[in-house]
Amino acid sequence: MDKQETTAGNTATMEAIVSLCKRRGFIYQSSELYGGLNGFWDYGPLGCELKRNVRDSWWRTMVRCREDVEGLDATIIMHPDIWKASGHADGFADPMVDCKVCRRRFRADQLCEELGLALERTETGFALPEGVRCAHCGANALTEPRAFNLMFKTFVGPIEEERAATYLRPETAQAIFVQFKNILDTTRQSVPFGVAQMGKSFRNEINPRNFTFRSREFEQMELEYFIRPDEAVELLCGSVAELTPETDLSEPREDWGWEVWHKYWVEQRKIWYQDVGLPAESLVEYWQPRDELAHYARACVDIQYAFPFGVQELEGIAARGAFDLTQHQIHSGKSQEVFDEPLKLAAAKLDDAARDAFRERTVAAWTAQGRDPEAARAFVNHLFEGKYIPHVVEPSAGVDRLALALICNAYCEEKIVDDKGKEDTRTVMRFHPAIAPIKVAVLPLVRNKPELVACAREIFTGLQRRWNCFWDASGAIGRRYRRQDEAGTPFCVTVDFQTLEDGTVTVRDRDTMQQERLTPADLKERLTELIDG
RNA sequence: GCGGGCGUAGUUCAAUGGUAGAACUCCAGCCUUCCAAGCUGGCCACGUGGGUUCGAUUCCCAUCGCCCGCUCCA
Repeated sequence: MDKQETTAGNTATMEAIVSLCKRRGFIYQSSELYGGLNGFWDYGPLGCELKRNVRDSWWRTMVRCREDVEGLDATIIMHPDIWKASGHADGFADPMVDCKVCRRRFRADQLCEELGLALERTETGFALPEGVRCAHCGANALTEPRAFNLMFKTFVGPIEEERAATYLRPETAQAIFVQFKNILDTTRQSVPFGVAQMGKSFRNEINPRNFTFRSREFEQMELEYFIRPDEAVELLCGSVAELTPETDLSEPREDWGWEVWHKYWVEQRKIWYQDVGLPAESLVEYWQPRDELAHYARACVDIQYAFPFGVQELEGIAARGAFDLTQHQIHSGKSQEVFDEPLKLAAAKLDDAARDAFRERTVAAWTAQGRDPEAARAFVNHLFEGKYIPHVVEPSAGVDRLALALICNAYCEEKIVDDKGKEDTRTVMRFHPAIAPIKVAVLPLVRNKPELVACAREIFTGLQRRWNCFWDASGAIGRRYRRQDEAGTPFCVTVDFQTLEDGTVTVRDRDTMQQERLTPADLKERLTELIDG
């Protein structure tokens, strides 16, 4: 198959998936009634259940099942200085120009600077001085400079004035850093520990694409896991555990440095993706090469999924050092250091010679990285007092991206041949039961037998309290099964004439279309095993 | 953002310078003892705004949206 055929085939698949999403109520275009709004999507009845299941699973795994992670639910609108400290406001408010000839984009101020010129301010924005040309092709065909702030701006209070301006958050993570001290003070946690948050974020993406994959309003699930700087680990444990292929990552250990912690979270996250139904072979682990890393990142791994439109990122797991808390310490003027008693005790046990040696080693290491030796000395002196700004490992995932991956992964067209040899296509959403929007459909075999319907109804209301269930009594049973196949309902419970005699019902499996007959007593137990087991 | 393509029921498609048909879906009813069966009836569309024209879903322009390629993605 050549590349074009592949693309065409994948486009066809994606179109079929988008069509099913609308037809069955997973995802609709936002504001469709008014012609739609680029980069915004709504989740319908099935889609919102799917998303809820994804979020619940993440929260359960990351927060409730761990003693070392706390939850947070911060506001979407926060103090605008936060975005200055984080780098979002400055880094993305630069005026940009496009070359109409070679179609490259440049920062207007940088083009001017190279020519020793200055960007001119106008009443409405910026203007290029005479003589500025495209830095790539040299053409004199640049657009007017345009501000490219990818954050959504808004105003706090009813008056639209600059001093009231702020932004909708472009990521949920910053609130975790900003509330770090409060959480530390109110939870009895100590480093290492994490804070998790999920919620909406907003980015004015230049070019929303690929269905919901790149949207302007989207939902994130983020963890900031705070760890000791490696130097603190060394003081405490004598050495920092080296990351090797044999390193046991099943349980955290005290002597882990950032590299092992980082790898640990990559592994944890991969396990979870498989738990929600993405096969291991569909996941790609992409380690960003050094030159691709943001300046504050020490390492970053993308967990990617092979979408029909390409292999794309579901989650980024970054080791960010102490960058974020340091930024907030600088901008807020308030210390973000923690006090680590075991560290202080460990440091106190060292004699002066050992301390000096440690200090010299650290200064040498920092200097080798081009960092300030004075800062290194101050850092070490704080360490000896048990004080440091925690480092952080950040697994940051997109809920919508994962929901889309789960939908793509579940989508399946299957050829089946009936008893009469007639061929038919069955469209099935093979969701893992844990995240399937509807877990069980309850169906009376026929509708015109009141006692049969009544019996099914009773079973339905019984199961409804436990799982999201669906009632369907219309038309022929086959049609109802197929309807549930497209919704991705893993199990259908059918009440038939034998039920009236001995109380047993059938449970039909979505993927195999096989049925088993169970007594009412066994039904709930069996479904629990199938759905929650 | 640039270039190309496309917008007709929920979906997939037709037709037409004189305001649109079908299939499937969906809804109601009948029927139905396990995989989109059958019968009867029903709902539902020319993305939006201009222009040309006696008259535009059809031609033109703009806009919005979707898809593809490039670009971008802190």
